[in-house]
Amino acid sequence: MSQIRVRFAPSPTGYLHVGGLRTALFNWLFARHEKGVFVLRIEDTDRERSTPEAIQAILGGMKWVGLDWDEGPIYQTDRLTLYKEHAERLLAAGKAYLCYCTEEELEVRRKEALARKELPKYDGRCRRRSGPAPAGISPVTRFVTPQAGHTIVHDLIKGDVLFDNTQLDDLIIVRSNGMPTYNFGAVVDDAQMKITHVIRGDDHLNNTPRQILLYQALGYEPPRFGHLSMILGMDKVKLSKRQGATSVLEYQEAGYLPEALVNYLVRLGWSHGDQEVFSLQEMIEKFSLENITKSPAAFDPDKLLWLNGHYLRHADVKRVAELLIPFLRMRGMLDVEAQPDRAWIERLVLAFRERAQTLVEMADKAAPFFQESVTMDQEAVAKYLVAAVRPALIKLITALEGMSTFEHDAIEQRFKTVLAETSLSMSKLAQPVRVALTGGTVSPGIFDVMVLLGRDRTIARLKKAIDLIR
RNA sequence: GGUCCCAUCGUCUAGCCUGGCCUAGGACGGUGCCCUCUCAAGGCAUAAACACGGGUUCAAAUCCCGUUGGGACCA
Repeated sequence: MSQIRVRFAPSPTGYLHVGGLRTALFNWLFARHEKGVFVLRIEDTDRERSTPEAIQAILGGMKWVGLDWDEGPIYQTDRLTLYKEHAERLLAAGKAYLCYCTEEELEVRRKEALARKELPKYDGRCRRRSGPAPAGISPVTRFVTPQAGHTIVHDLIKGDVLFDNTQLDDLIIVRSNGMPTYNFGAVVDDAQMKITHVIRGDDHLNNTPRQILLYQALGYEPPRFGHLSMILGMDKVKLSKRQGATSVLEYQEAGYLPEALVNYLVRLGWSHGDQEVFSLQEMIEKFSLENITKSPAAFDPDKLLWLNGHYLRHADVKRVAELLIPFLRMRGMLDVEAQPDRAWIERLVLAFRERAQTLVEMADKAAPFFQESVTMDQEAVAKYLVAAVRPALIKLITALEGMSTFEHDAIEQRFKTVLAETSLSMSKLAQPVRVALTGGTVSPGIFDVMVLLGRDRTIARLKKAIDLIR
């Protein structure tokens, strides 16, 4: 077989959502696996609802996760003459006709048909029309759909699906404003672009017999089709805004790593045995259409979170530090102007990456390390900053004051000496110190906390804590 | 309403095509234990599913039919 060509063809009428991204991902993986070509086409013929912002969101979202395209973006609005030529070809061949029926007329007839318990499809009136065209009406163009036989879709995922042609009516291919309809534009473009495999959401499965008929009328060989089941929300209905972010770039803002989102999405409807974690390379190697599931999948934010935590822990520390910086700046924790101390931020990442599932969570948890003085959790103060630990805290301060370098192991040594001298257990002293240094009872290892804070801030906070002991 | 798609733990899924290896496997989440300076991370263990009803067969999660439920498209 000749080279595989696939495309992702979103309408820029809203942000790129996770369902769309998964479709793009599967197309991309298939293309890369087969050493084929991945085309990006923007279906922007709905001029009222298409926006430049949405186009940017689509391109930005795909770039963020690393789905690069080989051709495009190709905009349908740049190709209007192409659709016009094809429509005229069908018109000239008697395979399409102009229809002057108005919306109102169609609505009336639809209701009548329903009342007679018939299919409310277009009755084909203008197909038989003769005589001069009615004045003052800009017509739509309709495709002459066969009214007998059936059309079979050999779907790569769903298997053979049979449609009765009598169910189909003469669909509109060009609107009265001259714009091609979805079905027509997609067919003309896929044929022109020599797309070999159309992999898309199964919301288009019902459109497919019409499209096949159009390919045939136009004299083109139809591509192979594969229809992906939808992604649902946890409540099993269509994924919506209520169930958390649905826009791809919102995940970036929420502190997710692109590889986590992609890894999560690839497992929604596809599997490779028991494997859960895949690098992009592994996905490309192992991807195949046969392993795509037919049933719809619910989007589980918890599993995504777990994967994100996994990638946060395993990603290169330098990279995570770079990614974290904007989040720190956004919170005013880092001066926007100043050059951050990267070595220090990397230490911070090392201390927190096992304790955070997103960059946002990491930034929030790191807050005590950016403040001059911490806000104390009063309950923790009452419980841990008690008279009994006062002598130990004083000893600790003295011990730390004598240090010229301030590193983990050396601090630990001095800390243990204090424990020995005061016969306190590790936890008896560590918790009060933790409260003194961070304001709360939860933090990274206590010596890491001290290193991050530095000697002076550590001592200052310990002194302040002693003043709080009553 | 019509057409089409789908149906394994709460969720993602393996197994289904090519029946027996399935007392149904893995992962997220849950629970318990271990580790431990707190919290995590990590390790170990555990509860949890073949929608239902008929067939076919020596044998069905796996094949066939129906029912029910969910979804999509069209209106």
